[in-house]
Amino acid sequence: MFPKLDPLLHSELRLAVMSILVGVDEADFTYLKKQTGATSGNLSVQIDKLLAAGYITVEKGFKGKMPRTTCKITTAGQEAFEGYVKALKEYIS
Amino acid sequence: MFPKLDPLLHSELRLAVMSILVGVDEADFTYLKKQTGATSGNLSVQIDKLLAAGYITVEKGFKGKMPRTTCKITTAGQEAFEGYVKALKEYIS
DNA sequence: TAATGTAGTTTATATTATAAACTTGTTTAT
DNA sequence: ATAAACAAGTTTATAATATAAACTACATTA
Repeated sequence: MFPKLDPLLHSELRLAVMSILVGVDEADFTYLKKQTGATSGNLSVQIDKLLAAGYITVEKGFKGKMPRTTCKITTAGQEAFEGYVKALKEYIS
Repeated sequence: MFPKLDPLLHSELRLAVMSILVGVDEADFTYLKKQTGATSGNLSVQIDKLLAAGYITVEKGFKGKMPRTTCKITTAGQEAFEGYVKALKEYIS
């Protein structure tokens, strides 16, 4: 009756990050931090988890002299997000 | 931008329980266990948390000689559930 | 009356989320 | 030049959570 909710997405911050990433081509660490209001540490950890799951890619470069981390959702990430939304609707509707 | 998700409801099992309870007048422990597929221990703990939050009431009685625990959603619980659904939609739509 | 089943609760453990502290380097003020 | 403040993160420690395993109390069946 109630489908399992992907624990990787059933997390406030990771869900917010994915929610942002599905809507844009890419987003950097600083942008994600501002939009989510998360602390750097928390964001860093959650990005790692999404990366490890293959839901996003992470590229490290420089913007001028400053380090810059850019995140992008993968196809697997998009599918997982859609699946999560679908599952969730069984609970809330 | 992203509203806070009530941590009491942002839990797979508690959400399933609340999801059931919003749709019915009342439900007993055994029914909730069957519908959610949860273990007794987990269900017992999560019911306690919903009770402590004032989201449900719990009545203990007997059905014949067997103990019977009946759960019912409260007004506060209904409101919290609605609020949670509303907040969640900011993330998934 | 011994074994099995029902309806839970309590407690222990494993996982998670989160913040605090730290690192590395840059920019600004003195 | 160098000290102070800032930027962009990472690592580590702690607190909270979810979950299952073990247990209790009683009922039913063999």
